[in-house]
Amino acid sequence: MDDVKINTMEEFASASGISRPTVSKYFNDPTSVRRSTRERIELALERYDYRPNIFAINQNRKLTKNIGIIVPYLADPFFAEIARMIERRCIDAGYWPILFSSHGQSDLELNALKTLQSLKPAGALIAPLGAASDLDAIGEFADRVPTIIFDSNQDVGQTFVGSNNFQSIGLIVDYLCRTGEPPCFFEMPPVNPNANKRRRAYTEAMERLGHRPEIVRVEGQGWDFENIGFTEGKRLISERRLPSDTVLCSNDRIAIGLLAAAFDKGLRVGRGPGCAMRIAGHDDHPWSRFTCPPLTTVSQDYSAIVDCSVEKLFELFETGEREGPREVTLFEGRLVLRASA
Amino acid sequence: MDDVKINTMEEFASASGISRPTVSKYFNDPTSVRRSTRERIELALERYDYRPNIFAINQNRKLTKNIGIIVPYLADPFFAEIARMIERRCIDAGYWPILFSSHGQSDLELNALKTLQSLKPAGALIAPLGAASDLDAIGEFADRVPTIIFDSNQDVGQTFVGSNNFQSIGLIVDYLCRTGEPPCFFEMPPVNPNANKRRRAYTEAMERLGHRPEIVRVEGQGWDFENIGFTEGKRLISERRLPSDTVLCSNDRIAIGLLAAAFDKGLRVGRGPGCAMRIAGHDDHPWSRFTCPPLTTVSQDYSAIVDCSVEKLFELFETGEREGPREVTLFEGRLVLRASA
DNA sequence: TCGCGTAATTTACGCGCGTAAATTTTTTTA
DNA sequence: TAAAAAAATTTACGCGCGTAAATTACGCGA
Repeated sequence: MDDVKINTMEEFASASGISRPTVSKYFNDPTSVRRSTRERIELALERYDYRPNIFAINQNRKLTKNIGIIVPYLADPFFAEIARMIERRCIDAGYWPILFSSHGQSDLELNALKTLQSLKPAGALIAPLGAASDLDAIGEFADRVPTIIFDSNQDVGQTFVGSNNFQSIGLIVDYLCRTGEPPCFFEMPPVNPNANKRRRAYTEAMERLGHRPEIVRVEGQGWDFENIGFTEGKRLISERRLPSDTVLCSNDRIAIGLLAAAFDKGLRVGRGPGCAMRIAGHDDHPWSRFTCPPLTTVSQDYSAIVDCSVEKLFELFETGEREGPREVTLFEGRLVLRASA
Repeated sequence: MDDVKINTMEEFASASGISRPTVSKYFNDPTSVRRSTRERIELALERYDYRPNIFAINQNRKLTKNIGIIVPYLADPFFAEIARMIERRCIDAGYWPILFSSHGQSDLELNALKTLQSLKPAGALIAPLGAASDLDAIGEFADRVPTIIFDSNQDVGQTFVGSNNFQSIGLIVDYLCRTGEPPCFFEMPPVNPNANKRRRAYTEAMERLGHRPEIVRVEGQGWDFENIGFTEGKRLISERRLPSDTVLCSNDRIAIGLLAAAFDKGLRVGRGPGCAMRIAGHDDHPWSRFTCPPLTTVSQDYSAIVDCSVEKLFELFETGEREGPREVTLFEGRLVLRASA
């Protein structure tokens, strides 16, 4: 690699013996120039390690290669994992992912939205906070920028990709009823539509099977789920207010807190003899394999959700379609049997 | 808010009755204009919701307000939490944090470095991958951009902020020896200097106390620590190859895997009677409170590390100093006693 | 060899803003 | 109230690249 510092495309063009507009074409799409030209440019690229100035590029393009990703809570491994997979897909497709986390706060979500907008993104993938979201703001954003909403099905945007809570909750309620005492339902704070959907799915499934639904409402709010499962769980166990010894938690993080609470209270969890209660979750979080006992749960199909979201976004780019009814794609959960229930 | 769409600073300036250069000054530093002027601008800002074009701004500034943050593995709650705190600090100080995760892969780290460089950042906070890092690349980067290295003390950059592994490991080795059988040491894969430092710190502490150090080496590599702790743990327990019933793990994520392995093998973990083994970790990960039993560990001082890193970076901005010896700041750990050991 | 279509070049303009210099206006100080 | 200082304005240029239009060079088949 030469020591000569190449700073502008002008310099790089003359160093490689190609005109600047052609070099510019190359960077926009390497296949758009003749093969011999491409090779000459790539040869020069190895020698000089030049990179076009991102700001100058994006200033002049009406549309950038930026793709915004907004997740509600990055400290949640579920979203960390999803974000990681989406980033990979975008990079591989030649786009530039930019990750924002709302950290559970609506002002940060709004801020991410505005910042993103000024980045003139080609598209965005947004998992809304949910109840705390400014839906109008997200809606306006989605009107201007091709946007896929995922995970939390707020009624905004033209495309949603997520899980079929009714199917997945039905699956695990069936299983729990079939193998022991019908479960009660340990709610998560109503931060998003998934919370409500799962509760209703539970109720329907129980009634379908001829059991009385029992819902345990919860005091805490926010995204600190393990802590809510833990503190509320301890209280409920102490006061013997759990309506059933089988508890289906609205998500795995609640379940992890509840497992800790049961341990704290000396209750053995599992489905064998000598176990005082069964605990099940929902999501198949990355940690669920490593709880004690390992958590029985329903998996969300991470890669299907990611693949589909990204593909739908790319479709939006090509068709440019913004009309028609709202499109909703739901993936089914899969029962993950482990030792906790 | 008016419906008139303001797209350029020129338009905004004439709409607010101020000249464009003055408006530009305002956006660079609101306190640099007369108060009455500031108020007029802010009034107009409310009416028109104008935001300067980021790309145009950054193209012309020799230095931007961007601050790059590179962490090795965002799915690790430790780094997710650190990143969250750093982002907050930067935003509050009027900077624009941009988060990259290397996802455990050196090519991604290199890519983040290059991308970041083309963003002309004012500074960067980097937690290197460690052994897999391209140290020359990080070094060259740090020569050009004010850079703080944190968490993983590679010998690059002029400033490092992290934990004092010798103090913290010493602390917990002391405790474990004082209260029961001296611990063996369950290594993490040698992904970074912390791995080696902690091993050596363990050896020193044991020898100081007159015990024979016993190190359990591990097959796995990469950042999938829970899984390594789990699979290796199961194997070691089955083959009765653990040199001691007290195990100090190189970090909490390993310990979480080992806890699961012990559970799987029917061993009760804790310090009470009837317990077959004690397990301790290091870091006080966000989940460690919720394991069964809750994990005894040494905390890293998250907020001290974050505060110090960000402050040192801002100092670098002001002094512009790049000379002198490498500066290393280490924070001490604190013993966190829970039930597992 | 000619003629054609494709690819590359030349030329030129504009994006939205930072910023410098010179000038004018406003505020502060004496 | 005048002079000095501070702030705002006017004017003008440049950042590095996208991109359009017109022109020229190239590759290929018959």
